Parts: sequence; C-alpha cells; structure tokens
Amino acid sequence: MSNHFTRRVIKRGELANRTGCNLETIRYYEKIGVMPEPARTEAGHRVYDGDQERRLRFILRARELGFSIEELKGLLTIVDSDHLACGEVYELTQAHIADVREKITDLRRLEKTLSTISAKCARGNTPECPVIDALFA
Amino acid sequence: MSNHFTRRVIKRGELANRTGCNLETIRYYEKIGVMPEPARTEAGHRVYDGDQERRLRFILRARELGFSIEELKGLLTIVDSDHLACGEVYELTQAHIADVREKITDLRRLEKTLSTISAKCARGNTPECPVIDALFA
DNA sequence: ATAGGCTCTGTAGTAGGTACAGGATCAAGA
DNA sequence: TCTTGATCCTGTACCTACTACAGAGCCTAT
Repeated sequence: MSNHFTRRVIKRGELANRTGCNLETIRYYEKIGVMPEPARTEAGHRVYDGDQERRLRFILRARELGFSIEELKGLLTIVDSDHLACGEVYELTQAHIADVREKITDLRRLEKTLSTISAKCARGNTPECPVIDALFA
Repeated sequence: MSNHFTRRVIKRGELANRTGCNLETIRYYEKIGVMPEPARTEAGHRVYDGDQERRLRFILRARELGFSIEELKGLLTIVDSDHLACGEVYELTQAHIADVREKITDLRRLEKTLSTISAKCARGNTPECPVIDALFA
C-alpha cells in the first residue's frame, strides 16, 4: 500500500457490497460507459473512490426509478457538465413520468380484461373454460 | 399444386400478414416449441392450415395479455390435453392478475416519487436541481 | 428466360444484466 | 515462509422475447 496521502479506496467487491449492486453489473456499467474506467492497482485490480461510489448510487437509484440506460445517460451528461441545466432534467423527468403513466394505463386495461374473463369461470373441472375461450376469440 | 382434396393452406408470409405477427417470430415460436412443426412443400416451404392459424392467434393474444412464454406453455398444455382443466387455467390467470396488480402498485409509487421530485423544480437554469439531488440522496 | 418477390437456413443483435471458466493475486494463519 | 481460501481478472455464454440480416434457393408473371 502506497503512502499516508493516498485517499481511501475500495475494490470492486466492497463497492458491490456497500451499494447492493451485483458485482458483475459494475463491470457491465463500465463497459457501457456509465461508470468511468477506475484506477487500477499494480496487479490490475480496480479501485474506486468516494466519487465513484456516489456515481454508482446515482445510477442505481435512477434505474430503480425506471429510467432506461439511455435516459440515464442523458441525466449523467447533465450531471457531468459543470453547470446543471435544470430545465433539461425537468424535460427528461416529465417524459419519463409520461412513460410510466402510459404503462399504468395499459396494465389497468389488462387487469380489467383478465378480471372480466376470470370472473366468468365456474372454477369447476368443466370442459368449457372461459379463459381459454376468450384467448381463442 | 396437388389436388382438389387438399385443404386450403398458406405459407409463412401470408400467416404473418393475416395475424399481424412478425414473419420471423413465427419461426421463433416453432423453435421454442409453442407452434408445431408445420408441413412442408417439396421445396421445403412451410405450409399452415386453419388450426395452426388459430393456434398462433391464441399465442399472440396470450402474449398481448402479458402471459410470459412459460405461462403460455402452461396454457397450451391444457389446451392440448383433451379435457380442459378449468381450475388450472383459473389459478394461472389469478396468479397473472396478481402480478399485474403488483406491477401497477409499483408503477404508481414510482410515478408519485417522480412527480413529487419534479414538482420541486423551479424549471429555471439554476445550478440546484431537485431531481439530480434526489437521485444523489 | 428472367426479374423480383418470396422462402429457406444459420447467426447476430437488442436491453439490461447475470453467470461461469480458468487464471492471477491477496491476506491471514501455521 | 508457505499455503490456503477468498477475491480479483478476462472473455464469453446465457437469459427473455424477439427482430434483422446475409446468402442461398424457389416461385410466378411477363
């Protein structure tokens, strides 16, 4: 280990443990360019600092909130630029909210269809099945 | 073309057109075993009859309703057995409805979070951005 | 006969990861 | 100091559910 002035760094396994991210996913995020290439030890082991841990948490949170990788890249571009363009982030978020609302609408319609079909079921072992019939219709 | 007694058959392209299914997807469904291997012309071209068209429509509808391929296989097993076990189909459908409801709940929570965050936005080009901040939190 | 449309096959690509094989390296105990 | 087991490295294959393409063969109308 280098000297007293070295910042505290962690390796991939610890980063994974601390963030709850899968070990391999970290490498994947590096590959697709959302995580920067980290420093390496002499033996080639990746080392991460606090900034990189914060960035990974940001990524994980954005993914949790359903932002696609492409949308996430948009957010990261803004984050990485020195002046934060709040307007752009707002647009991106609104677009994402619209997506989510559309999905909810679709799923509600689906749920209704399934419930309607299912409600007709006699639940016996009769040869007629309204679910199957509905699927054949 | 064979004789007068040959049932009306269509080729892959027409089946795709009639059902709205992608051409390649038909071959894919054959590969994964949800569509049967069709008859072939002497030159090796696939030919489909009415039963097979109905089966494909069934598959497409089940997929539209959000059944996974695995769930679909379950449905098809029941369809293929001579006596339709209505109870089993009911169970499968209920489980699927539960899934859909869970997804809706998740998305609603997500939408709320995003809206709350987004509502704090001043929409200016200020350096502080509540969306970014929330993601970093 | 030939043009252009269809079909065939196998394979690669998509999103967003996850898993594994076969090595190298590190840290801690005997 | 040696050894053992955990961790790390790389590349690649796998997952779902398709979709797209290349290069070949076939089919039909003119």
